[in-house]
Amino acid sequence: MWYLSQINLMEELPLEDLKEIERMAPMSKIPKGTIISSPGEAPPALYLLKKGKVRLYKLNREGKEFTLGILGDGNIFGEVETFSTGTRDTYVEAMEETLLCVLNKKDFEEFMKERPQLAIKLIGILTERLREAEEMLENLAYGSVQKRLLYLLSKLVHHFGNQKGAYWELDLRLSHQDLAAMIGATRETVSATLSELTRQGVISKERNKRDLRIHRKKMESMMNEK
DNA sequence: TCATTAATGTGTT
DNA sequence: AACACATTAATGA
Repeated sequence: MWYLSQINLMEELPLEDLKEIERMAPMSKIPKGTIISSPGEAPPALYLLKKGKVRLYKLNREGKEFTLGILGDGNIFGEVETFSTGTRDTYVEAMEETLLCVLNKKDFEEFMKERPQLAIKLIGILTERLREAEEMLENLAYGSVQKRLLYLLSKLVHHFGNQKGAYWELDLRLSHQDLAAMIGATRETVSATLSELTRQGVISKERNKRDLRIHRKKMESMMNEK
């Protein structure tokens, strides 16, 4: 129940409503690597991600995965005809052990009817995502690869990073290919740009460690320049 | 641990 | 940015 109250959409609900949701959509534990949702099968549902991380991706014509984005604790996603939260034609994979609730379309819509304020809240969440998407588009259209990459890292870091002194620590397991796909660059350019940023001391990576450390001030100042 | 595959680094066009 | 190729890391039997 505590986890439910951590979900953005649900945080202001009274306890009795949380119990109601728990009854309709019991929490399930999803092992790392599980495909939660894939195109083709279309059980319209809303997912409440309580804890963990999921990766949204598509497949290109060669069958390679193309990462669209990452969602973390407290996010909602899924395909409910009433309000698309955007997973049609995309795969959703658990990047780590994840706790989530699955709410079917009927239950979700019933619940929304009872709770107009929830619908308003949902609009707010979708609006925020749209705003971020527009910001990303503008950035993709006009920025250099370095600027786009820094922008992406800043987004990831704000959602998933931990502040450690003058640095952000990011423990995402994204390949350079994934990062490249998200900013519309090639894998090689992303590798080269990351190396360059490492030389400049903006980011650093400990050997044999997946965590990426990003100097906060340097990142911000570099985003404003180039 | 070792062998195989995946990811990454870099020079050239 | 695309390509080729070298090097290094990750995986799993």
